[in-house]
Parts: sequence; structure tokens; C-alpha cells
Amino acid sequence: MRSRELATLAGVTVRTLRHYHQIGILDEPRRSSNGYREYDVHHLIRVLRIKRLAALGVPLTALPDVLDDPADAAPLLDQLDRELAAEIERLTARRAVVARLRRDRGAPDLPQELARYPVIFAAAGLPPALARFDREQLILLGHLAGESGMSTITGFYQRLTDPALLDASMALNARFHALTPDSSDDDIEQLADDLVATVAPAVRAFLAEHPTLDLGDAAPLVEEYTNDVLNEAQRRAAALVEERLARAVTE
Amino acid sequence: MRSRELATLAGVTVRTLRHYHQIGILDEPRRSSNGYREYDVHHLIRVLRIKRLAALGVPLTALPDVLDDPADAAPLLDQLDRELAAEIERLTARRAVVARLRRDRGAPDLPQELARYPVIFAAAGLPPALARFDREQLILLGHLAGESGMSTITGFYQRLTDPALLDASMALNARFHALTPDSSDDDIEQLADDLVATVAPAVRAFLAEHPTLDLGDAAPLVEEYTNDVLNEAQRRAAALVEERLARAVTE
DNA sequence: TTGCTCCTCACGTCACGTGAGGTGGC
DNA sequence: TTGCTCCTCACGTCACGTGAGGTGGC
Repeated sequence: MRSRELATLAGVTVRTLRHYHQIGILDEPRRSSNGYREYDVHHLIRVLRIKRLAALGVPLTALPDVLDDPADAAPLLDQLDRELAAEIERLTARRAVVARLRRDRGAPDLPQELARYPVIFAAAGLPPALARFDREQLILLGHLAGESGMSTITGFYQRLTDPALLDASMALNARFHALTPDSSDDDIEQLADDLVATVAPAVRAFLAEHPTLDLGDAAPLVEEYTNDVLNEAQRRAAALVEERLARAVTE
Repeated sequence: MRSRELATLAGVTVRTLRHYHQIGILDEPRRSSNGYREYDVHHLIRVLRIKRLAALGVPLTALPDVLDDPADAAPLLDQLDRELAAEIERLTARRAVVARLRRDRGAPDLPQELARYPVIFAAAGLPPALARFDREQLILLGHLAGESGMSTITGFYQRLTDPALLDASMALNARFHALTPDSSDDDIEQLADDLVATVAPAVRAFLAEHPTLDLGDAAPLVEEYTNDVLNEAQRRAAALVEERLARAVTE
């Protein structure tokens, strides 16, 4: 029989037969006078055996050994089982992450522990520009802080998104966002005062429970980021907040 | 920061960064005077986002859309979930086949319904050459007979491997295997008689329960196979058996 | 001068899919 | 002459890994 017939009988494509020839797991048959390949039933059997092993996940390059010596099958099956178990576990874990993201309508580019906060902020009316700032900062912090720092971050965002605090802090965020390079010093000072007054209790309570975030060598990166993203007035406000908050919290 | 530092911070290889540049999902940074790339924190954030989406199984080519518009995330997550579910199902089914093969110490290149029979025959002392013949014939028949024919085949092998019949038929198989082109006509006739006498009751009972195997256009292939594999005396014995068995069963 | 880091090609991976361009049989 | 089947290259897939060969900074 010729290529097409063998392929159809075996349930593969002609290209697949060619490929099996190329990598040497299927003998080339004799050619008829016009150069056409003339296969016989032994080729069909060989292809069926290859197909079945391949369907189990055996790499084609491993096939000559297994096909020629059935005794090689047992360790191969053991290995296949281990690989399948591991792969299923990977995919199942991945699916659990996807499920959580879908449930929370979370951002898929954030660590799953943090994915829900941008959604909460967006729902509370955070301006898009600030939302993006916050999201990127979360990505950066979440990665640089590592496993241990993650619980500090989630603890902080947990308090920030407390319903009692959320609306007030969103209003402050809007004022912060509205700062422009020609905002008055008074505006900046006033915003810093209001911000500290609003969040100080939460920060104090938070610090009692969590270690300080230690970014190690990576701290300048976070600073570089905020410097790049905030305008002059916003940077000044942030510096004021940092300074006054430290005092408010320690006194 | 330069390539190595960004790569280390992000937990990827330098080659991966190059790849992201090549496919256009990561902006090329400015170069320092010696041609070295100088990345900043925004590149780090971008790579972290890419990494996380990629870890979920999002193809890199789909990333620009998702990264630039988080609203695209929901349908993407739905699709990912479907793909993951389907893939997990495939792998789980595959693993079940592997588990059955391991349990039965079955041949992995046979349909799973038939995998255990070669093992039974081998344990019963079938000569290797005949074992190979039988195995290949099973592969061929199992494939050509399709879904419906499979139950006919398993039914037949079920009876053949009945302990009451197995030893006797193995002895006959050994005699069949021992036939050479210069076996006497008497030996051949005697063997055919003994074979028919031994298996006729089982075949009769079997035929009462199962339809005849219909190979359709593929029947000549099976004949080609046996003609290729058996020697002259064995072919004559097989023809005699076929003829006399048909009579023994219908009378 | 000697390592170390960076750079740019460019091939390899795995199991084929998909044309391109050409030839024999009805 | 016109389809149909077969043939042989040879590039593409996906996300990089892995050298090869060369250059700048201490």
C-alpha cells in the first residue's frame, strides 16, 4: 500500500510517516518503479505501536529501545507515572490560582495574595492613574519583599481596605492625585496633616502586629519608582507624610 | 541596572530578557556608552508582570493586550480555566491507562483491553517467537476491528485464557511453533485434529455470544500478515484448523 | 595580560504542520 | 490536457537553551 493508505489505516498523517522515517523509528519501505513508497502490513503494525506509546507520552527517541525489548517497559511506565503525577499537580495548582482570580475578579499580573486589592480600590473610585501607580508598586513590593514580607504587605492592605477607613483614604488619595507642580505649600501641608491624622491609628495598630518591611538592597529601586512616577508636589507630600507619620506613630 | 542584575532580580535568565525584546513585549532600554543595556525599575515591573502571566499559561504573544488593558483579563481567565480543565482531564485519563498497565504488567503498545493477554501467555510458557506473532496480531486486529470488534476479541481471549484451556492450548501452540517446512503431513494433520478437538467447545460457546469479527476491507491485511510470518507447514496447519473448526462448530 | 561581563548572531529543542515546486497515472 | 497522488526540500511552531566569536572594564 502507498503512503496515503497506510496513513489512513493507521490514523496518522502522511507527514507523520515521513517524520518517523526521518528520526529512524520506522523503516523505509521499498519503492515502486515510479518512486512511490510501497508499505506492507508490518509497517502498519509498527506505526500502530509507535502511536500507542506516543499517546502515553513516551518521547519518540526512546521508542526503539522500548519497541525492541518489551522488558524495558516497566521502568518506563514508572517514570511516566511520576511525570504525569507531577504535571497534573502543576496544572491543578495553576488552575486553583486561576479560580481564585476569577472569583475575586482579581488582577492576573499580581501575586494572588494581593490580586484583590486593586479591584477594591477601583470599586471605591480610585483614579486610574493612581490605580496604576498602586498596582505597579504592589507588584514591585510583593516581589522584592519575598515570602516573609508578603504577610506584612497583606496585613497593611487589609487595614487600608477596612470599610471604616476606605472611603476617607480614597478621598485623600484623590486630593493627592490632584496635586500638581504648582500646588501651594499650604495645600501640600494640609493634605499631609489630614493623611497622617486619618491613617495613623491604623498604622500604629499595624506596626504592633507586623515586622517592618525589609527590602534589603532593593530599597533604592522602590524609591526610584516613586520618584519617577510622582510629580514634585506629590513627592514633597509623600516625604512630609513619611516624616510626620513616623513621629505620630512612635510618640 | 544591566542585564544580569535585572535578570537576577526578576528571577529569569538574560536570554529570556533578550527573547522578550525580540518578540516586542519588553521595550529595549537605553544603552550606555559601551553598548550595554541600562534597565530601570519600570523594566523590572514589566518583566515581573510578564512572568506572572506566563506562569498562568498565557501565551507571550497575547501579553501586550492583557498587560495594556486589564479589562481583557476576565475572558482570558475563562479560557485558561477551560484549557487547564481539558488538559488535566487528558493527563488524568492517560495516567489511568498507565496505572492499569503497571498493575497488570501489561504491554504498553497494545490497546489497554488486550494488554494483559501477552503477559498471561508468556507466564504460561508460550515460545517467544509465537508470543511476538500473537502480540502483533493482537495489535493489528485490535486496531482494525474498531470499538465494536474489540469486545469480540476480548471475549475470545477471555475463553482462551481460561485456566482449564490454557495449558492444553499452550502445548498445542508449542507443537504449532515446532512445525518446519519439512514436517510430515501426518504431524500437520494430527496437530490440526488435536487443536480442533481442544478448542471447538470454547469456540462454539463463544460464537453463541458474540458476532463474527468483521474486518471489512482490512481482512487481506491480516492474511498478508499471517502468510508473512508463518512457514509453509504452519500455514497448512492453520488452513486445516480453520476448515475443520468451521465444520466442528456448525454441526 | 588575565578574568569577568556584556554584546550579537544563529542553531537546537519536539513532533510534526504547511506550503512550494515538481513528477507520474488516469 | 486536466485533476489527483505522490515525491522532496525547507521553513514555522513556542519559549527560550546553548554555544560561538568578539569586545569593554578592572
